[in-house]
This record gives sequence, structure tokens and C-alpha cells, in this order.
Amino acid sequence: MCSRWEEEKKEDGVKWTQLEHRGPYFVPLYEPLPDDVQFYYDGKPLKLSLATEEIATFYAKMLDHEYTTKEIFQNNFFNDWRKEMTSKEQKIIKDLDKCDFREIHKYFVDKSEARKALSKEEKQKLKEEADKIQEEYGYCILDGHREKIGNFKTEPPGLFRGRGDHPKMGMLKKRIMPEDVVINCSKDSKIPEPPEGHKWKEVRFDNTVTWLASWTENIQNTLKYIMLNPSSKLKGEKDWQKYEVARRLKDVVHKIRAQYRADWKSKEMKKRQRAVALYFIDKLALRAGNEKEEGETADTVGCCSLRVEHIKLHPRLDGQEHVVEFDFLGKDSIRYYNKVSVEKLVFKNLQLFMKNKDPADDLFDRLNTSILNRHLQSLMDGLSAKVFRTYNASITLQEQLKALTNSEDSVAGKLLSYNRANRAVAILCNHQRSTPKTFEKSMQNLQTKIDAKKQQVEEGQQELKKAEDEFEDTKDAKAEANVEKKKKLLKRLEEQLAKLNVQATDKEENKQIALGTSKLNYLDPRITIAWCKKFGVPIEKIYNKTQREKFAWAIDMADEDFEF
DNA sequence: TTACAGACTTGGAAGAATCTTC
DNA sequence: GAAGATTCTTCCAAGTCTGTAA
Repeated sequence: MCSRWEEEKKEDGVKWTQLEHRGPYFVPLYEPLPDDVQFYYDGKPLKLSLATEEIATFYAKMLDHEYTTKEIFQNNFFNDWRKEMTSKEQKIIKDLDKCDFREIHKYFVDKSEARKALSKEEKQKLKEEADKIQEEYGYCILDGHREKIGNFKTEPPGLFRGRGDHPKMGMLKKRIMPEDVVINCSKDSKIPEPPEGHKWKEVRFDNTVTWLASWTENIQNTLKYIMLNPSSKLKGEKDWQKYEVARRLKDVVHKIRAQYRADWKSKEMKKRQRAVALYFIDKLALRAGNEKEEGETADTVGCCSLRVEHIKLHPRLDGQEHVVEFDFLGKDSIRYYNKVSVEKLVFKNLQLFMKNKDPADDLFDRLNTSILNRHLQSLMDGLSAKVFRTYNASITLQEQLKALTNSEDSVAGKLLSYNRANRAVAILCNHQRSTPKTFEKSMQNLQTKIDAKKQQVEEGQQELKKAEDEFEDTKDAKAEANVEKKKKLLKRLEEQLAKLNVQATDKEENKQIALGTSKLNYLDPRITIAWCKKFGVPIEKIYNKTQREKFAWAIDMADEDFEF
């Protein structure tokens, strides 16, 4: 095992002893529009002040995005925009419908076209400039190691794009200045210089946290951080730890399950609710579901925050008994829709929890995430609701790989099995994506390829037949060699056809499933690495370069016998 | 018990880079 | 070698969960 992953013990809560960096890279200041690109109000050109113009460009850039058709987006934008206008502008610009951003929009579209059309040399030059910034600001020194930073740039100003029905969509996200930024580094390190003429908000030396810089964003008034890249030792060790907690759950999960099943009959309503909620979290991999401040964000829920309106009870449905129909918006306003047959006791309890309640009432009115997590912590050190997601995801991958992999398969066939196992997890965790815009087209292309290959296979078969006939007649060595040649050719064609068919299956099954999140965040990479080793699949077929860097710890330590 | 701040992980979309195909 | 498709990377929003204070 590489020593990089062997932890030298630090005091409780201490994350590093040395941290040195350059501070964040600040995105360039606004460049005014050329004079011939105009904004029009009520049909007439209107020269805007610099600040007003900048905000106008934020909206103009988004003109062909669906966001700008939404009333909330428009209203929020217009309100915030007006606040930044000069009083003269405020007197003129009173109606968004009379604002014409089309020329500005076109200017940016053209600009991006022009960028794409640059020559190879010009593009190379741009790349070198970006690399230089990355080299200078993109790394830090942490305990003697040079580590990559995840997000070393401050976020540019723009319009807030919340997801789902977000009440704040379209609001102005302000430009981050050095005066907003708190720097965190070690006392004896070279303290980063703020940009010329500016000061940091604060410089602190807190070695109990992992961030290098932070600021408060103005939309939700929450903190944003600059942190390390997943490839760093600090993040890698944390990731490893996460999976070790999940593996400890594996040892006690049977006991926990037995207990929550028993608690379905508890005299205490609070306990019953906790037990049913935990059953959902375990069986369906639901998220914990913290309470959220009403009206500040989109209306989404998790397990503990489910409301009566989010489930329907069916004593019988489609030949199954005790079916619960879930329909709610979860994280990122992704819809969770599922019909699940549950134990009779769970069903009865749900009926009880819903009795005399309005649709908008909490299903688990005696429960919240901190009650649940406190309970879980008492069952196992380090246990919280999300550990069940990690555990169930990883164990599912391991089981599915075991069930689906055929050692006789080609690498392509094994990869299909892997993807299917990965997919089972993504479905469990409800990781969805919108169907790619090019899906139908590329599916068709693939089918065309398959048809062509089929044709080739048939021709290959005929040619082989012909060669065999000829050998039959002549019995000479040349004809025999030809038969072998044709056999080989046919075999290759058949393999190519099989591979294409596999690809098509994989693609179709993957239409609306996003595999990335589970691969990156829920599946213990050691399971994958062990599988690769066991079945002779190169790791690069599963993990790309970035992923291999992130999972370096696992690649170092897992052998083919690893069991989650 | 609740409210809240803070720190950290998880999430899909969009943009950029690279590969494939004609 | 351009266009289109695919894959990788970046972006930043939206969760989880802990600790603290009242």
C-alpha cells in the first residue's frame, strides 16, 4: 500500500499543519459593449450606464433560454436591475416588455461563433494563457504536497438560475470582490496578496477546516468555499472513510432492520414514524429530507419532510397488495415516482399517520432529520441517514456484478454487465437525466451501422461457403489457407456485430438514467477495481483520467479479492 | 427543543475538448 | 478537414449533517 494513504495521526478535528496558496483568481471586470451594439427601449436606442449595461448583458445572453420566458425570472430580474439603475434610467425603463436586448444577444452569439472559428494557433495561445492561470492559482501546498484546487476562480456575476420552481430565479448575483473574501491559510505561510488596490475581508488561520477561501453569496446569504480537488489526499481520505463507515453498516444492518421492523408495532407514535421513515430510507434509498425555509427555495422534499399529498395508498394495485404510490419532487426538483408494495404493518401505519390530516400536512409529524440521525448515531458510531444510500448503492453494485458478469464474455460484454449493474444503482438512487438532444438521431445511426454489419456478416458467410466448396474440389493448400482466412474474417465481423448490438442495448437502457453521480459518489471504487482485476478489464474502460485520479487511493489499495 | 451558521458532499446541465465520420 | 457526436470538465446549486447558543 502506498504510504500516501497512510494517515499520520493529527489531533482531533485538525485537518492540516501547513496550507499555502495564492488566493482566488478573480474573474475579469466587465468590458463595455462596442458603440454599435445598442439596447433599445420602446423602439428607441438608449445608452445605458456601465453598471446597468452589464446587468442587461446578463439577461441578453440568456434570451433563448427557457428561463427568460418565466414570469418569476422576469420579475426578479427586472426588480434587481432597476435597483442598480441611475435615477434617470429608472425614470425611463419601467417595463421589461419594452426592453429590446436582441442586438446585444446577437453580439454575444457572434462573439462565441468567432471564438469557435479561431485558428489553431490562436486557440493554442488562449489555452496557454488559461494554463498559466491554472498553474499560478490552481494549486496549493498542503502539508508539503502540491495539491490541485477544485474551484480556484470566484463565481462571475450573473443572474441566479435556481432549479425547478425557484422563487429567486433571475435575481442578480453580485460580483465578488476581494473585500468579500475570507482567506484561510497557515500562519507561517506566504499570505496571498489581494489584487492591486484591494484588501481581503479577513485572513484567518483555521486548521480545523479544509477551505482556502470563502465568501457569502447574496442570493441565499450562504457561504461559498474554495476547496481542494477530489484528487487531493485530504479529499481522498475522506472519501475512503465514507466507504469504511458504509462497510461498518453492513455488519449491523441486519440488527437495525430487525429493530425498525419491531418498532412498527411500538406504542409510541414517534418511534413508529421513525421506524417507517427508516424503512423507506433503507429500502428505497430516499434522502433524509431536512426542513427548508418556506418560500426561499423550490418546494422539494426528502423522507422526513414528505407530506400527505406525496403518497397514495392502494390496498390492491396491479395484482399487488399494500402498494404505496410515491410522487414528489426531490433534490434539484427531480421527480420521484414509484409504486412499491410494502409490508402490511407499514401500510397500516401509513394509514394511521395520514388520518385526519390535510394533504399539505407532514406525513411524519413527530419526526425530523435530527431526531432520526441522533437515533442512528446511537445504533452505530458515525451512522446517519445518508450512509444507507452509500451502503445500499455499493452493496447493490457488488451483488449485480456478481450476478451479471460472465467470465466467458468479451470485454465489451463485460462492460455491458458493468453498466447494467451501475444502472441498477442509478435507478435505486433515482439519478435521472433529460434524454440527450441527439438521442434519437444517434440511435438511428447506430441501427444503420448494425444493418450494414449484418450485411457484411452474410457476405462473409457466403464467401466462406465458396472457399470451402473450392477446397472440397481442389484439395490444394492454397484453397485450404483461403478457407482459414475467410473463417477468421467472418469471426471478426461477427464480433463487431455483437459489439454494436451490445452498444445499442446499452444506449437504449441508458436513455434517461444518469450514471455519473452514483459512480462518483456512491459506489465504493474498490468494488470496481477488484472486478476489473478479476475479469481482466482495463480500469481505463471504466474510469477516465479524472476519475482515476480521484480514486487513486482505491487503485492503490484494492486487490481482486476485495469485498465491500 | 429550536434556530441558525457553517462546512462539507452530492447533483444535473452546460460548455469545452476530443473523437468519429463523411 | 469540417461537421456532428460523444466524452470530459466545469459550474454552481442544492442537499446533508454537525455544532452552538438561546
